[in-house]
Amino acid sequence: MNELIKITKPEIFNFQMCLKFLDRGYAECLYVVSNSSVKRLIRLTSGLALIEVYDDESNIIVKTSDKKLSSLDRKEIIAYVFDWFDLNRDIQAFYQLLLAHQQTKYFPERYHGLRLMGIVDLFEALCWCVIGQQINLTFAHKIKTRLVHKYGESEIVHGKTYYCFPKPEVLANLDRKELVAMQFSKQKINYVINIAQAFCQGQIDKTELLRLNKTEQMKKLTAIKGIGPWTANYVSMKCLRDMTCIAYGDTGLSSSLYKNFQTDKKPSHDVIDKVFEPYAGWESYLNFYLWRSLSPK
DNA sequence: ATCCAGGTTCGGG
DNA sequence: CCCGAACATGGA
Repeated sequence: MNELIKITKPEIFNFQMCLKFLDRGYAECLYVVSNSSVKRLIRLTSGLALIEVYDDESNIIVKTSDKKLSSLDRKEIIAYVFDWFDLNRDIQAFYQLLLAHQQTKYFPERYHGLRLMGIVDLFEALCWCVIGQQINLTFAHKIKTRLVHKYGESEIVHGKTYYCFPKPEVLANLDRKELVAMQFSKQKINYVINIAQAFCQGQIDKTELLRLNKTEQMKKLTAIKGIGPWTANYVSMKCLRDMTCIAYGDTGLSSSLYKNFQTDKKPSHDVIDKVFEPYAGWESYLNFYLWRSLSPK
């Protein structure tokens, strides 16, 4: 018997817009998007659970696979969806800022209700950054899929297999040869294993990081080999949900600034700061929307 | 063929 | 502090 969880939609929220972002053209192995819902396997304290998220007029609806949910399960599922879709945020002020500036005033209409879609799991977020470093995203998805299919937990529902991102414990003790075979570079292998070990040793933990201020978070993250300023900002934006992140040096951000703000093709740190200045407090959202504006429709 | 891709680290000036 | 090189391979 399926159980439905209903979440009232916040203001300025469009489920289809979020779905379109999730399904923007890359072969993603950690969730499955159809034209009206997204399914994904998540970890709860009690074990794995497949959730399907869709909507009606006024609610976001979460359907779970046919196991009986405890109240803790339900609480964790709701927390996950809130985090993933960034539901707990009033973005009206951001939209007003977008409208107030010539270069961004087309965003509220074109992307109305798009939320900053997150990566809830910190380890997954960090590994994804390392995987995506300096290679094209199509290839990045390809090697991520190999990793997830081989080391991630999975569950078969109605004949379809769904996957979770591998746990740090599994990746921390990997034979490097296996990753070479998946076309990871030696450098990426070192970084991934190193990050996995940092998790195993309790050196990083999402809950702990959330207690720190941003400067301390960045320091803690970049202390780990493989995590540079770009990754620290990306993760801070997509996982720790800091609203003031700018992905300096990001090639996508550069080309979006070139396109939307007529900056140089590779704007300097200072120029980027100037562009973002009027949107203070919403840098992460602006950065996200700027990325979004690069995808065709 | 050539250039670049959701960068990071390391060594050297 | 800033700069170039190495990493490593697919896609356009």
